[in-house]
Amino acid sequence: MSLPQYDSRNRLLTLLPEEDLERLLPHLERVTLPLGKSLCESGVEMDHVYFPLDAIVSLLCVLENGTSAEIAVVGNEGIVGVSLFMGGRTTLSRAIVQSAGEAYRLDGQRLKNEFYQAGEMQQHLLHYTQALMTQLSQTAICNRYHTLDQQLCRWLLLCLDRLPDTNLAMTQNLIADMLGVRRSGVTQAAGKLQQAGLIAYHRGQITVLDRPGLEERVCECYKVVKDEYDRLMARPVVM
Amino acid sequence: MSLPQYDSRNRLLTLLPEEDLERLLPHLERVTLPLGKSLCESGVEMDHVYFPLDAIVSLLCVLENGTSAEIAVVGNEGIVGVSLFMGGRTTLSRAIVQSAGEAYRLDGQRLKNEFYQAGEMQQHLLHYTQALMTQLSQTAICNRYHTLDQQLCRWLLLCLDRLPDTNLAMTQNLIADMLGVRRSGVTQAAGKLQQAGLIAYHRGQITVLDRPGLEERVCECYKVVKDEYDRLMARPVVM
DNA sequence: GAACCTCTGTACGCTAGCGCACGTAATGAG
DNA sequence: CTCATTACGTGCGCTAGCGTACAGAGGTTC
Repeated sequence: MSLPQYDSRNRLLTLLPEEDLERLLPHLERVTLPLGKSLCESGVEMDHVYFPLDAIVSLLCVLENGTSAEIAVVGNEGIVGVSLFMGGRTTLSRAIVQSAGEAYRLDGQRLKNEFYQAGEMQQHLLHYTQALMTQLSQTAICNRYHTLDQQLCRWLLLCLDRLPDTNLAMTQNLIADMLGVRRSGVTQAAGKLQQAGLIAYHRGQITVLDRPGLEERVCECYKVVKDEYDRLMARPVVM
Repeated sequence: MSLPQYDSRNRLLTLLPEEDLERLLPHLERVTLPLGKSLCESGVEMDHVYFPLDAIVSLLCVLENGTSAEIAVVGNEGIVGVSLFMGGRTTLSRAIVQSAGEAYRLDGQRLKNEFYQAGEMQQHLLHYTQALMTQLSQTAICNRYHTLDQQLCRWLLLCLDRLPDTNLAMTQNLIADMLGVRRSGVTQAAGKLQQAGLIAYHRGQITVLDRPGLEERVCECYKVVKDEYDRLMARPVVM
């Protein structure tokens, strides 16, 4: 596909037939998402959806006392704002930019129109949503059973899959907030990985040195979710 | 609505316009779901969906080592088998009957046809799915932050909402499996509730004596999810 | 260069829940 | 009535992670 000025890094968009994409393209607005930006707040209707290109967005569930934890990650494989076409208009989760980068922004109403034409776009969006549900489920069980060490590996790999290189710009504080644990817990877990030579940590910059090593230590949740994304987001769509 | 022989206890079905329901009704097969019956296994395509009437079905996420934990509950408010219309054909979760009872069974292909007519049925199914996603998310964060005592209260209330009376037929062993904790952990938590006079436990029979008391002890997760279900499954549908 | 802030390392007591094991009471089958 | 089974109560040592606190190291500001 060689459309003018089209950045094809978003997997969900590239699944679209060329004609659908061409129709959509003029309305895709390229935006830069800075770290920490909120794309969606609990109970507030979104007026746009986002297709990340190299940005990573965390979906967070927030408790009354203000604490929160990540329930899913969205990167260049997906879309932020499923509640729009699911019809609920709002959702209880927050969407926060966890790794700054680029994204395509699309008007919510336009997405809905596209969705309700019941074409391939609808299929892909529904498939993606099902994959997202798998991620939510696996996060739940991972929270119940797996150690912080394993979860950290999972989280690093999730990010790695959605980034162009092996450099993650995130402080331990941020990671702790995402995982819903203490910052010093992350320090300890990251310390082990660093001692094992898998990562190098330096003031908010993590460099992954040995990805296979991480994959050895991670809990099964990582691969389970990844495989399910690959299965559900493979072409072609069979009805 | 007074259709012949129609059991109107399933909220999702009752949301349908009368004409849609009449079309569906001849194909709704009433079935009895015994305790422990599996309605869906990980990775296996379902050929039917189920609309519980007074049965309760647990959606479980299963790990490689065989342990599992509940990620959501489906009762008379919903449908078992969303992966069918979401298009993924299979899902990674198991669906196990947690409380025996009745349900309507519908052929999967017929449901898909109904869904792809893009009428109210589709809207309701999507809304329900979004509510289910909220339940998944809240389960994840509840697993992370809340105590077993709170989770037990949540679980009892979830069941209570989906049952006709205040009697739950479930052993502590079963509850432990659902919550993904030790059996003796449930014994202790239930012991506290019993001492407080909120429930009476006797060999697999729980009687809830003081529902408001449970609601005082439960974590916020219960109400958050319940309210979201009510919001998303209220008539009328606004596009 | 000095003051300040941010990020990371480390330590310590504490608690919820785990794994395991054993005892006991209720129930049902023969 | 007897016996096996199921369900529940209890105890004990153990560990991961919590809450908190403090210190040092790397940047930044003026």
